Amino acid sequence: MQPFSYTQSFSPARLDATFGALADPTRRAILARLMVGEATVLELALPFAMTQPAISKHIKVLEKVGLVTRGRDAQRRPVRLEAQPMREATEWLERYRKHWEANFGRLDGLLQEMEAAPERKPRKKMPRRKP
Amino acid sequence: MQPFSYTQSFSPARLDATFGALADPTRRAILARLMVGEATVLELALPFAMTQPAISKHIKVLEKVGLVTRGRDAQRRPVRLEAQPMREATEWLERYRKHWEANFGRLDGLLQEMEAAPERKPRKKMPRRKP
DNA sequence: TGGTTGCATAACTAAATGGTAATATACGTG
DNA sequence: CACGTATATTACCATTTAGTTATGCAACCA
Repeated sequence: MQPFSYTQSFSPARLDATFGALADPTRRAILARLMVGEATVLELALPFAMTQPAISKHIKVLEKVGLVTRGRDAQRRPVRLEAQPMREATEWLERYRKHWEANFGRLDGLLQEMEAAPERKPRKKMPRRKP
Repeated sequence: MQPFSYTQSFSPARLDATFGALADPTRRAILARLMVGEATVLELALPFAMTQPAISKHIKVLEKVGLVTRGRDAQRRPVRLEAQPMREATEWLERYRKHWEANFGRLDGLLQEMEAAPERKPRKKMPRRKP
């Protein structure tokens, strides 16, 4: 899609589009469904209280971001997942999360340690506050 | 609405809002700036070609999602980061990324290794993507 | 006290988004 | 060919979003 830089500088427009695509529950549900395998438009539309063109639109959004690609099987246009844009978004988030958990950890850091492996000591002190 | 409930350990509305908040480059830049430390509204507004009320609006969006909180220092309302919503979004993404890299990895997985390694291999032909 | 600073709120606009119904197109089959 | 099926496209509508200008207001300061 794009030359990956070692310094992991992501195109803002691409992140806009990816996060925007993920900001809709119907589209996230479509992605969830696609994790179990390709599906046609009608198959994707079935669970939703929504018309087929609406689903086609959602698919087009996902396709434009590159989260899905489409095949051809006679009249059908099967949809399948693609990993790359999701990975970019994940890396962006990961970087921020790590960075500010390191800096602002405190209670939030404790919560995360509880659900992950307890490799670090819990923190105690709250950072400065201006009342 | 959300037929595949095994994916829904997070509140859809919250994910909508979080991803939606991240889908704007100004807001992401604000978050980036806040990683250095808390800042006032005017400090945040300064680098942007945008009026102060516009920045206030962006802050309100971030605040509503819980990505930032606000303090009080005389007339100033300092803004600072909060980690929790970002973590939810990251976890959602991570789950998907892992799942379908396991299923669809192959070439995509190779690309990721190339990115992670200091040395980069010369490019190979990429058969399944089209521009 | 009155002025200035820091921010919020209101009212408005343009553009993007998410949906609809109706129609068009592409493909396989009888 | 004609027909059904799967999907895309078009035209339209309502709502949301991202910005603006103008104004309000609380808190500090001379």
